[in-house]
Amino acid sequence: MANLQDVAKAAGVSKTTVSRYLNGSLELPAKTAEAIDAAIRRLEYVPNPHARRLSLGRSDTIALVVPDIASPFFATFVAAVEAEADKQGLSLALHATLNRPDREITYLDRIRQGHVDGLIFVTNHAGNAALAAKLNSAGPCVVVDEDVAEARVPKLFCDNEQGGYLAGRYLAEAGHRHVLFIGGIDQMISGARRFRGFERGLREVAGETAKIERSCGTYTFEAGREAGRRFAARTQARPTAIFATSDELVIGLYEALGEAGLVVPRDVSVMGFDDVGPLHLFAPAVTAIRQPVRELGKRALELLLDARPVDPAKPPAEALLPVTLVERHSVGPPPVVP
Amino acid sequence: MANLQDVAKAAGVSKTTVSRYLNGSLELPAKTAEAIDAAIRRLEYVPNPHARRLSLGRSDTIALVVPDIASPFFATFVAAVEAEADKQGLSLALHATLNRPDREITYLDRIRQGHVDGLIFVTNHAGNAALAAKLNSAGPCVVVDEDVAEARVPKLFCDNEQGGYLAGRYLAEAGHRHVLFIGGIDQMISGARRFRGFERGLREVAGETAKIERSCGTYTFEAGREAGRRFAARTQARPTAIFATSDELVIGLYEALGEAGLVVPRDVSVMGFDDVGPLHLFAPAVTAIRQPVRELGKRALELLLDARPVDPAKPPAEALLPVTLVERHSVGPPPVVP
DNA sequence: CGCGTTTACTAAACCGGTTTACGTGCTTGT
DNA sequence: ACAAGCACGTAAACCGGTTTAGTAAACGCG
Repeated sequence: MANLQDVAKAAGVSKTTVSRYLNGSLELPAKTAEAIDAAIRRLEYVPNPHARRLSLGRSDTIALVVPDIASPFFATFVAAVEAEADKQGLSLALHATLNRPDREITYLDRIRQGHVDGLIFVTNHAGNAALAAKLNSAGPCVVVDEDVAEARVPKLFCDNEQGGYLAGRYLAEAGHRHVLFIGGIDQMISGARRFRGFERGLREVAGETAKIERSCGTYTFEAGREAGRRFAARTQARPTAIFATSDELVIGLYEALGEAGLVVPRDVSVMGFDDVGPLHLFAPAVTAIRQPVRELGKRALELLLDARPVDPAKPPAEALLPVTLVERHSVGPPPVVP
Repeated sequence: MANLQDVAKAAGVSKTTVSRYLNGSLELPAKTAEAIDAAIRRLEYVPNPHARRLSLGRSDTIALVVPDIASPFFATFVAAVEAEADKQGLSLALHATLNRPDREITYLDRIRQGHVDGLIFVTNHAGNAALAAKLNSAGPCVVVDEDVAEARVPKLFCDNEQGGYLAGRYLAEAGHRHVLFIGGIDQMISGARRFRGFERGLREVAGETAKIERSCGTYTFEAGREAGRRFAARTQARPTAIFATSDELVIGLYEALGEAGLVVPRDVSVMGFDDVGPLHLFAPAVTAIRQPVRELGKRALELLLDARPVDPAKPPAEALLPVTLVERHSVGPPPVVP
């Protein structure tokens, strides 16, 4: 394969000239320029990106670390980031952690080693100090969707509190006074915020006597199924509505409720969160809080690129994207107690 | 940041020694080895990957080109490839073409320029000669899921013909004699194979008088909605069953049928293809041909790594993965004609 | 003692770009 | 006629590894 030297020789100039001509730091008379162009075409020259990167000290690549690519939420997020990266002429190196903290650390080390120019980091479990320390020393980096408390980097979230609030009000307005919240453990800031908003919204309408139960766990199908099974097994004083705070939880929950012969919303009302999957086709279509996932991806990259010159004095930017309530058919009045 | 030279100086040896020691091409007495280890720890040395890649001429990165990452089918596929790549210590550069042929060409050019060590290429539309030519000169490369006819590279598909066959037989056995096939245009080999199998399966049970209609188009929600609306608008001699050959088509179709007030499977039976999304939660749960998508991803990478020494004499390997029929509740007997 | 072998290591070239700092040779102004 | 200035470039260092082809010193052995 032809290199810069070959082109230079073929065009009768030095490789400095070719290099500088190609990246615009040198004006050349038409004749010389054409000779170089011709040589490039004839030799089918393409610059070697590895040499380029070594020389320039950057890779025009950013890394994206997410818990799981197959999940619709993250898949959509990744798609949005990729689209934006492509627009900026950047490549995307994709890594899935599958929620294993050791993997997160490994990837962060790789980033620091200069593999990439920047990092968009998404985790799915409670952050810890070790992780935060790595993030702080990882170079240009943003944290998205789930907070890592001690990380001093730009952050981008959906307005989880507002989402919880909307759901709480909505269920209370539908008449529910005893509800079940299924969601992440309290150490997960997104989960805590959703719960806090939910409680606030519910109590604002239903008052202090309203009863909120909470089932903690991961945002997985299995956790949804579990919670659904436990719910279905109860025979008395059962909540009349469930707020399942991710698409996966809703799907698992629907499965379990269906298996147990419970009909939504006749026997129990259900609200979802995320609304990325085709929740409108479920039986019945799921009323849910929708996260603007594509926007999240787009903004994540913008934030990363903007954040390049990090000012250690002032705290990094933290952006909040609005959520919306999508009304469908999975919420009704509470069933009449027999 | 410390480099090899710094480490060498600190350990009192030459950088050759450090380099060779680190990659195992040199045995050192314990004392020297320890001096080097200590220097590395003290300076927090990590090798510069760009220099490494330039020197070695490889990047330990493979590129994955898919039409759209957000679609559950490709998302799952990407997840499977990423998992396998990680196992092999390879990075993954992800690119979405969004079905734009110019993008496909652009990415293939980048690959050829040495960006990556290998390429897994997935397209979603009929291939053409220009694309095939690029693939043939792109270096190590495999084509997955949808064929690119003239490309002489290893290929990996699901057994589309068998999938069509299973669906055809199944609908015929349920009593259907007039069916609608919604799927890719005939130039798409996957679509053509599914149709051929479908026809064969149906006729094997229902005989030559069975009537098959075909609605060609892309594998998109919109195409599914369109086909569904056209179907619903017909008042007489309407097919009694529909075979929608992708998850997206099924979803769009379900939407349109629901809007038109048609009930599945009372008014019309539906079969799907892919079965990656949560089709079991739709109303009613969709009977579908399931593609082994994760297996497809895993095998794609294996095939790529195996194929490294390409032998120009014999034709490249072509693997076919089996599909299965997942029976649910969207197929019933044909409605009685009023 | 002298010669071959092993041990322990290294100088320098190489990968293929980018960049700094410095010529040439020709025109122009005075 | 001579310096200044411009147009048109270039030599060589640099990025940070890997690798080839050695060398110097110690050691074993007849």
